[in-house]
Amino acid sequence: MTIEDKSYKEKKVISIGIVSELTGLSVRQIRYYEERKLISPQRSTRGTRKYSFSDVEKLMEIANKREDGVQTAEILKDMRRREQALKGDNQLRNKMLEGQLNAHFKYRNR
Amino acid sequence: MTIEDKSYKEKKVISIGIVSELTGLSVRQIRYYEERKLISPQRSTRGTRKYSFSDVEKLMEIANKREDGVQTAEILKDMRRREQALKGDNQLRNKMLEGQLNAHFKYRNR
DNA sequence: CGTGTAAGGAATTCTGACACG
DNA sequence: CGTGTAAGGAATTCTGACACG
Repeated sequence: MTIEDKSYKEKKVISIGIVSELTGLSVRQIRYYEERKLISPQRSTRGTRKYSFSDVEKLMEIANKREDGVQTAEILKDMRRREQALKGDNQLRNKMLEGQLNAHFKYRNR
Repeated sequence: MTIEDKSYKEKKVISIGIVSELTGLSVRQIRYYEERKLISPQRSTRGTRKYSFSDVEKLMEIANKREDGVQTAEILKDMRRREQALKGDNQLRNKMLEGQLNAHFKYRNR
């Protein structure tokens, strides 16, 4: 995925009505999930909410979990956990790369 | 670019106001370029225009040409020409692939 | 030709609140 | 807790038209 493609996915340009159509969620539900910190749309100058494709996908996941009876507080925890896991992975990955780099220089310098 | 990334770029989800902000063009100009067949937004159920990121980029190119004094009719011709050229390229490419394939089987079958 | 603008109507979006459960 | 709804106001969008050049 190039930087440009990513910008399409992350750029906040979709109004709440379209998001509602795309996700099947009511406008009320979408606003409520924001209140519960599950999503963070951007605000336009005039104050209207703008969402990215990424937000839309997140909302679809939320919808699935809600259908399974998972509460928003639980969903939020899951999201935070997943972020932590990702962070941990990256730390591990960095450690390993560091190790390789060190080994490399060890051999080169003797 | 994966199929998914492409769908982000082509999906018509942006309202004309946002497109105006993104391109710097007035709403009037954007509607006029549609009248001149330079772009084709999708219509929502209610009749409002929906644009893709691809449309936005096209509009920025149009804006550049208009600044150079190029008329919309001319811009339309350029666009058609470019499409034809692309078509020609693909045809040539297909012919070449076909040739390679034929050569391949020739060798295999004797 | 390309773009601005006023006109009138319809649909959207926003917030805070009450309702129900 | 999660969602629907009526309320009132503000901003958007749409079309057809007139203006200017």
